[in-house]
Amino acid sequence: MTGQVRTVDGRVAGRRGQATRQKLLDCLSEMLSSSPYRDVKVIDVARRAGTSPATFYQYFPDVEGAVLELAEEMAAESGGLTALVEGRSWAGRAGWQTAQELVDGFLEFWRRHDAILRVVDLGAAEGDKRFYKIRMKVLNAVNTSLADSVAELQSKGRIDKDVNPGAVAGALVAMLAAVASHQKGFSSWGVKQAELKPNLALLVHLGVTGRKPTK
Amino acid sequence: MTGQVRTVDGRVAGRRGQATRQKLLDCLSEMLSSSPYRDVKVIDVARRAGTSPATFYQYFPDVEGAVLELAEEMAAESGGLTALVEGRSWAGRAGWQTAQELVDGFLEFWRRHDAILRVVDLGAAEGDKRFYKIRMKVLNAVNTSLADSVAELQSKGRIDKDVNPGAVAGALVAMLAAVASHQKGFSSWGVKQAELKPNLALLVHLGVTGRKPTK
DNA sequence: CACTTGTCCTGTCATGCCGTCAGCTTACCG
DNA sequence: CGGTAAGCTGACGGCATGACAGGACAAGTG
Repeated sequence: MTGQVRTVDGRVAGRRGQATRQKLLDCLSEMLSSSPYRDVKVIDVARRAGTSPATFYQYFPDVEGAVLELAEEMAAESGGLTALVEGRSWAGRAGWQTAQELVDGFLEFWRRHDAILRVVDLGAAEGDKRFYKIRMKVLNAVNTSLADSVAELQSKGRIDKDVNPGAVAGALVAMLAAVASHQKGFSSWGVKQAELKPNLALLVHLGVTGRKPTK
Repeated sequence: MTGQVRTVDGRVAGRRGQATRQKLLDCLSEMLSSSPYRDVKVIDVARRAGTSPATFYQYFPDVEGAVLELAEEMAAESGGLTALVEGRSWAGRAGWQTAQELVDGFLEFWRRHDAILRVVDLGAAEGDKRFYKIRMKVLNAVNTSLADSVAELQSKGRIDKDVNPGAVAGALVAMLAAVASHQKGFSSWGVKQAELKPNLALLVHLGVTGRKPTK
């Protein structure tokens, strides 16, 4: 129901047009990976795509508009993250495995989309509702399932009543996102990639179940 | 040892010069709070400070240079965060209080400097070593103390040997930073500010000590 | 094959910000 | 009061932005 892809001036884009549009998006994506967001200019993206700035403005209102498009593509993919939590057991050894796979999958997703996620994070932190909504969509893919798991354990009396499942899940997800964004930062604390993951999994397990995992 | 404040062209700045410089920094700080980083222009900052763009370039190489200055001011204040962890007990009720005060103090600090911290975070995530170093300095104020606490408990055999204190502390600090940056995000998950803090404190306590707090 | 039609791209232009310099004003000091 | 250094700005070439009109191109039509 998204309707057809349209140019800024209202025409519907045909096959060739969509191709250029996509090429512009791809090049923008590359630029985001290789240079600071603040320095990404329309003219550079256009040049890299072998076209002119005017063409860019035919498909996007500005750089931010195109970035939003990329972000939405990324958010559409984020649904797959749900599988990392939904229907998984948090009991015993299975619980430890769930935690490990969640951490692994999450970090991998973030690594794959780190450039665009940086920008989304910034936009959201700056209070831009559009970015904020996209960030929400990505995190929700994990968050609601995680909160449900906590709530379920809580209803069985295995977690204190005054724990707020949404808050705990949200904080854990935020932690994963933050660590993923700054993975390099840990190496200068003398923490290696490989060591990081099990420790994150430990924290996730502790947060969700309130207990240490049985390994 | 920092020597005197100098203009870009090498002159030493006198009283008046320093005042203008500071005014520019103040105005830049305001702009960062009120508009997206990408849209902060030299000319706007200069106008707001009642001076000309040329004057701005006398004191800073570019917007980023001035932002770094602001970030360093902020980092200098971050030493106070250490007091939130250093020499605190993690045992029994005192431990619960330590966790709560850490969360409280950390969120407060982040709230007070949110605009500049957003930019520092972005710069660090983009791999800029200067921003990265500043972020490190701020987080280190809490991180090393926290890691020490974990290591100490570990040496007493109260925490598994395969836990990496640096990784756990880093992850917890990253969590606090991320949650602080996106506090508003939680409200749309139906989590209120007041509920958030104790749940964060719980996670911190669990992470550091491996046990639920005694309240 | 010429012609038409609608899509697609770009040359060009006015506007505005960037970053620099020469030169003017202001403050300080002997 | 004159000299010197600090402080500020007008002005300029250069580049990005964003709008438009018109040219290029593919596909269908007689």
